[in-house]
Amino acid sequence: MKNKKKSVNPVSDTPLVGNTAASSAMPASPKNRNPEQEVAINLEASAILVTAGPGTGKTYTLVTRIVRLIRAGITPASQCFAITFTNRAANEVQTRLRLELGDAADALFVGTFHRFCLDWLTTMENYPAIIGQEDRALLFKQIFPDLPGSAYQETAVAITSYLEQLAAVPSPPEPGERTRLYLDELRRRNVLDIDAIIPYFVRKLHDDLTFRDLVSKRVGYLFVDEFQDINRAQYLLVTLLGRQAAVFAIGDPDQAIYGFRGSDFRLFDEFRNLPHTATVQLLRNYRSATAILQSATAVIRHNQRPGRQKIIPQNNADGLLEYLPAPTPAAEAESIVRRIEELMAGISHFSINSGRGGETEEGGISFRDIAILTRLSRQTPEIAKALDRRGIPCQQVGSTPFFMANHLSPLYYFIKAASGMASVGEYLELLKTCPGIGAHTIEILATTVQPGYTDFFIAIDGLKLATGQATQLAKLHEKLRVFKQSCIINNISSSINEAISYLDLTIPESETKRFFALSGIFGNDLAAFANHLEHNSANTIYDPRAEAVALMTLHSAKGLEFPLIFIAGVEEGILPYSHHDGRDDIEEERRLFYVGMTRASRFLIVSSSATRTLHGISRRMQPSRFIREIPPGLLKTVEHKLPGHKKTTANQLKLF
DNA sequence: CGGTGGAAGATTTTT
DNA sequence: TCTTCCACCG
Repeated sequence: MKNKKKSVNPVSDTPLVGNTAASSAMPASPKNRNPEQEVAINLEASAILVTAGPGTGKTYTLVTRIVRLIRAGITPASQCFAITFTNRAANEVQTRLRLELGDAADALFVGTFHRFCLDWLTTMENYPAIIGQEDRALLFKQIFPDLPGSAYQETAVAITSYLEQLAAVPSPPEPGERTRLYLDELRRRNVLDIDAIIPYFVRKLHDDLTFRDLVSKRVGYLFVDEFQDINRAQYLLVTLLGRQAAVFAIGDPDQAIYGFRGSDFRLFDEFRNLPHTATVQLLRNYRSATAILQSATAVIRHNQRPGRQKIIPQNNADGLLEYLPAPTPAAEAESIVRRIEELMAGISHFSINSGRGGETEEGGISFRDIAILTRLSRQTPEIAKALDRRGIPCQQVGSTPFFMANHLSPLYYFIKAASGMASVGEYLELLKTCPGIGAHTIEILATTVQPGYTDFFIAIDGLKLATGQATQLAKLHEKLRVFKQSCIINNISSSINEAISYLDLTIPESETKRFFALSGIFGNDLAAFANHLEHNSANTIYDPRAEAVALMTLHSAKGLEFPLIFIAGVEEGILPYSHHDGRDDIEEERRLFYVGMTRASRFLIVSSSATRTLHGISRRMQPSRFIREIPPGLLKTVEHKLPGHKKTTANQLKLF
């Protein structure tokens, strides 16, 4: 098992310090630890489950416990395994461990469930290669060449759900026909679907006692963060290893918001109810002002959950809690922007008691202290526009980066191909926009080229293609070569126009400019540029150092903390979201709102619009029930009279 | 091959 | 409304 993780993770070079949860509010020295943390850190038990509400020092407690075990010589670091759900969380834990343990921190495993499983699987002889999204689609086409594209999604879902069950029951169910064919093909090629990594590992752990013994010998202590996000397969992994290892799990069932992707927070209670599990509750919140915390608590109490205890506020600031009702989404966005300007201009006349031991940092709100959260990512552009109009910088977290937008992505694939970094699937994406090459040719290539080839043109060398298409492919090959040369001799920026005209792309000037500006940074280092693009191609990640307002979904805000939080579009149908086929989960939606509320340390402002256009139809909206669940005494409703908008919209509203 | 038009569907996101 | 996916035609 290797602990030096060669992570291909986009955030690994972005140290997450500063604005992340609990970084500032936690007790810095042992004497400041609260009694519950003390217990969680020092308790001796083979299984410990810590319920840790928002802002109670979850990661601090986890890290401190690990540090204690290692420093006290109770276990060598190499037997400790800290597992998280995201690379971001892993990096955070890793960073903090390094702060405490220095290089000794490298001896323990800190990583995601996937990484954990993968590290073990790669110790096996003849271990399978892993295939991701693009290659999965490609392989799919090869196995089922006659299936229409629409069937792909359907079957992909079936496969994923089958894999989930594969791990979850003693003997796996019979897979559907297509699922079976797909899995057979994987086995034949000795490759592993990325979604199969954890189930496959768990299956092996369950069935292969030699393997389990091997793993168990190494895993003495298992630490799991955000335990409420666990799914069946992961739970089984933890409990199987927990037969030998000491398990320390920490999380908050009230913040379980990933049910839609298989997380089941009831497993949290299942673990709690195991006979040997000791439990601890962290109850002191160091983050949020009292009123904010009280409100959040009042809201989440509408969800039934036995045994939930009240969280005790430790940040004695009064805080500010506002509700901004607006007639339209545009007006709502304007109100938010205006409120930002007012609060940044000087908060003293809002009589906010900062409450932080004597610091009089009033008015110290900067752009990076602000986040605007929405239920749907679709809500962000409207707000971004409003911010932009007033010259307020913002980062749209989670959005598709501009260079991956439809009209620009061919350029991305071209650059990856030219730098020799494109996968077969990405070459095929590129071919879709190459002149003279159509769907038929791509189909042929997709069904014959083996995924995993590093040199596409070698891979297609022997293929019988129509002369016209062969010529076009040769031309592409040449263009790529010339482009690469040109990048080295001149620089990337000046070579790009050539690529754009070859691909016949129509790109808005503003975006061309951005692309040029970005490529300019890399001079003539094409590989570095391609690398950068690849790292940032999935979605825009939150950059805590950027001096900009963060705009993101409630989901992406989990784990973060800001002095000023806006939650926009708090309306029935949006938050709680109602799906058209009625499969709604009010409690999960409430948890989502709760997560959003508890991101705020000083100011929390929720807003709604009386109308909203969804799927093309304009609808009348009611304020969310969640707003009514906030104790009225704590919530101040502020009706903004916007200068730009005509007096009342009452007349317009009659239309609905 | 590549352009067009009509129909259908449309959360949240990680590895 | 906006995107994506298909079928069809020149």
